[in-house]
Amino acid sequence: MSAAGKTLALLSFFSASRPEIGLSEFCKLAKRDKATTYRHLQTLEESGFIEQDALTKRYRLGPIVLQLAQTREITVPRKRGTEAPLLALAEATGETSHVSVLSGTTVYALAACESRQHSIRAIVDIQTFPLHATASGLCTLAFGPDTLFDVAVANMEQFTTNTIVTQTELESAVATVRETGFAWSNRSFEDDIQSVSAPLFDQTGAFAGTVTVAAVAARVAPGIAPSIQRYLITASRDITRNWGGSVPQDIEAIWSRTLSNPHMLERAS
Amino acid sequence: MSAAGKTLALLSFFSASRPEIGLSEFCKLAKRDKATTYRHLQTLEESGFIEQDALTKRYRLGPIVLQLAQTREITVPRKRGTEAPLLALAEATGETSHVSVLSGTTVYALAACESRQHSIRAIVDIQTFPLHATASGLCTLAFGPDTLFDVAVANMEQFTTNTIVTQTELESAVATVRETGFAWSNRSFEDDIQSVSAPLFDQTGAFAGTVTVAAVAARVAPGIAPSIQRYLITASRDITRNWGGSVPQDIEAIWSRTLSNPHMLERAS
DNA sequence: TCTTGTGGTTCATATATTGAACCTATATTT
DNA sequence: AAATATAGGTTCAATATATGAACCACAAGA
Repeated sequence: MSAAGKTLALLSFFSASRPEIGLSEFCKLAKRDKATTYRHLQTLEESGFIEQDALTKRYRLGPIVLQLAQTREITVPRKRGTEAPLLALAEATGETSHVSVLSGTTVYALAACESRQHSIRAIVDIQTFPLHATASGLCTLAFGPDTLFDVAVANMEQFTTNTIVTQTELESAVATVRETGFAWSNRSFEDDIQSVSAPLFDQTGAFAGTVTVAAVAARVAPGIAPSIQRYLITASRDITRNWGGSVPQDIEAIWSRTLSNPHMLERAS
Repeated sequence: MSAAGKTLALLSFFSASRPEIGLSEFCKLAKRDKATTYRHLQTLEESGFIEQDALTKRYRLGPIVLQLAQTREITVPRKRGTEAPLLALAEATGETSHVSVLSGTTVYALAACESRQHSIRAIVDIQTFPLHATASGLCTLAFGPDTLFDVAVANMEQFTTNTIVTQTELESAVATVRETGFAWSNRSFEDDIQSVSAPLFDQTGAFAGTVTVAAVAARVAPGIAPSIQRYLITASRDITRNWGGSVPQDIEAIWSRTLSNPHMLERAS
């Protein structure tokens, strides 16, 4: 990786749960030398991407990222288009809902909405979703560019005992997603979380992302699937419409078949 | 500058009025080699900071900046604290209002609000404000860290025929700002724009940024200054409060003196 | 006092960055 | 249809730049 790439990679260690990071912590996280890391941080600070707390010496994201986000929103105002449907989805299901977008070969988290219904709920605090281990990832593999499959196979890290680890299993899982129109993940990325995803499309009719319900596994009662899927379909249609597109006819047909066929529902979950 | 710094610098060329940029355009803007620029763009794309339009081959900001902005907002939710006061200021004055923040030695635009009162109005489409040529910059020099003055003197680019170009003039201008509590700029950065700034403070009582009214110069009638300044004082108090601070007593005293002294108002504008 | 943990710095070494020249494709002009 | 211009993208030798072991300074605990 280029020096610039390593420098930029440091930024991805910031998150809502880790908003401030010190030099030593960065070294551990990035598994890199202290001097190198320090210089990278200096570069980021000079560019305004991070700023250092004068007292604690810890680093946090700088104001320039707000500028960039504003410009991005003006250019591709997708996030705004997810807000209302995501809120509705979270309210209807009582579970955390989130939207991911595909850029290059990476599935990025774009927006999330937590339901206030339960005090225990899923928290979406990750920036990228592994293709093989998450509902969002599987959904992207099924409906996104075919070239992604090789990328997925090349990065099959095992996160839990339920994570898919062989190419054959992955092929089978993706096939099921294509057949049902929904992607399921059952404790395959994080313990105690079960997710369901549906695809989203842009104005060109191309796959553009996923909308997902992430539920606390203990709460997922048998037979709840059709209800969640119906809400997901609504959310997918709404977000896709807000992005200037519409759900392709073949996807609508698959959803319709899945919902009218209890056998397929069982397979999917 | 380090390679990583040059790479990051490319991102600052994106703005609301230039949301998509091609390779050749980047070369001209950054005054750098095509091969180098291309590799830098590749690095940015790999890191998710930009994405390339499949058809036009032009680059635009990627979704990762939305993530970073969200984390920044959670860490330092300053932008939100400016929204209501800025709207009120824009409504009251009928002119574009904006807020800048100081990070390191750079004055960054944080938020802007355009009044709908006039069809011709100032557009704030810059990311950083030159210290010597803008009301925000002069206000920062007057109330921010003293070390900034040398930085300002070292970067006295002439933008218009009204731009301050000598150290003596700059010293005098900053002194006036300190005496009056407001910074004025009259066509010194952009033709036809006159701005007035007031300082903002954070929870530690330290200078943290500026709030500014940017008016179309033709519309700035003589004698309108006291009215704008009164609205600016309100906005400064409100934003400072939202940031967890309060306007220092000495600044309040200076404002009070300025408003009750017509002679000083004339000097300031 | 000694240890362990921060953040920050130095300098010889080695590796990653650079840019002129190149290729390819697509418009536009002659 | 050939010529020209402009776009995005690629190559490789030269060299400028990044690297990390070892270093310092300081603070908190044992």
